[in-house]
Amino acid sequence: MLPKTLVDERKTGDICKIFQMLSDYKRLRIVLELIKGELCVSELTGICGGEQSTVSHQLRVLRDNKIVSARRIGRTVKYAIADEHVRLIVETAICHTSCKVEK
Amino acid sequence: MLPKTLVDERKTGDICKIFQMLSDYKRLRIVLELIKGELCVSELTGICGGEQSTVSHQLRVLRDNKIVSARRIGRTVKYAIADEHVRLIVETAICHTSCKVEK
DNA sequence: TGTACATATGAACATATGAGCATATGTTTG
DNA sequence: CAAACATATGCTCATATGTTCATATGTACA
Repeated sequence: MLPKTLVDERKTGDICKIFQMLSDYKRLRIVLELIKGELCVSELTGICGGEQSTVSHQLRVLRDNKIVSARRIGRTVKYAIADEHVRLIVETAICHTSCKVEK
Repeated sequence: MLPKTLVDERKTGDICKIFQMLSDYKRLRIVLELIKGELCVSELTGICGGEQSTVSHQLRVLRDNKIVSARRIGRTVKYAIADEHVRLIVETAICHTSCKVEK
């Protein structure tokens, strides 16, 4: 349960930033795929669709915000989830919306 | 743990929408306050700052997306969290970012 | 070293988003 | 019913965001 005290401003900002990272559909798709396992740019592009540059741009945003990490292997770059909080938040979101009933 | 199967498109969209709702700082502040308990517009304005109309606009967005519910009591309108998934997601986010160490 | 492949980046553009002002609507009370 | 109060809404503006195209960078290998 949440404490009655105010969540401090800095922390609210941090959390907000995480939500912001997950608030774009394509970016969320990328994160969802990476939660399943490490993938390179071309694989992600194949799965998520769109231009390679678009995926790359999104990955940059995710990297800048420490959501994912990148490691080069030869000419490919493997991306992976870097922030375990994010993983947990996304998993929580997924596991707790499945019970929504279709009308 | 997340299943290896793809999360379906509709669900991804739903989750994305929730993250989108939480991705704005002021809106997140409002949600955080409402998680603590029901509040009316003027109370929220007092706590979160900014114009009354701005808060009202954000509440409208949250209402439209079923994140919060509103009930009129006389001339005031009390807002409350309507989506328990959202409550859980936010609480998860808060509880799991507290351990971040300051540099 | 030159060519092909994988990824990243810069720039331009279109669109989405949030803020605030002015004002409308709804509600109570004298 | 008029005035005061609480909230909602329409509109406009400034800014943020995401996409694409063109191209640069980095890497492997003949």
